[in-house]
Amino acid sequence: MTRVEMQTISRVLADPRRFEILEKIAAQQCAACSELRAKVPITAATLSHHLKELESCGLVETARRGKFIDVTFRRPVWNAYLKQLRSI
Amino acid sequence: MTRVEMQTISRVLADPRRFEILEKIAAQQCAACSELRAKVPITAATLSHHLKELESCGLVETARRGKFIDVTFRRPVWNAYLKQLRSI
DNA sequence: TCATCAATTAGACGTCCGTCGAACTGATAA
DNA sequence: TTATCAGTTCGACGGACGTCTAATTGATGA
Repeated sequence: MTRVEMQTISRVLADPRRFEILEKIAAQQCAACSELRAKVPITAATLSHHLKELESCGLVETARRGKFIDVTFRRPVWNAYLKQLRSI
Repeated sequence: MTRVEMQTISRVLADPRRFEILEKIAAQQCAACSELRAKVPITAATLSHHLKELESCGLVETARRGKFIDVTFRRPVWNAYLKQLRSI
């Protein structure tokens, strides 16, 4: 994992609400946006923005299922991030 | 470690330059501000600001030695932070 | 005592970014 | 086909924050 990727992930994690969203995604194997919206009090637009950030740094991946979007946690990326942090 | 402490550390780590400063502090047991300034191209004022942030979230501690300030990495706090992250 | 040096503080500036409402896309179902 | 619903995109707003210069504090040494 490159330095820039590390920086990007750190930046993405910095927002408390986004971190909370990531926790909820990681907690279950798969989550639809609508489920997430039921758990976190934000607008659809804002959730969409956060998911995009989480996706662009590689922490989650999304797949369309009809009208819905399934979001899954990419644990290998997470582990790689933690490994780097541990080396400090 | 409370949720708020986690959030604070995450926010503090989000800035690339601040993260770099933390790395340099952790690399040696003890660092004076002047040493850090030689390694990172920033103003004294900015460095002072970053050190304050790092200190307020518990990641480093500072001690005065005459004109100088010694900064040390608080590894237990770092480990506690990593432990929490690992539990996601 | 006075000059110098390390570090802090105050204040200002510009940029980044989280947030929202509104308009839009695309898919389902009647 | 048309209405509805999930999610996205756009544009705007406001607050948070990294950075700097200039002034200040506090300690050293000549």
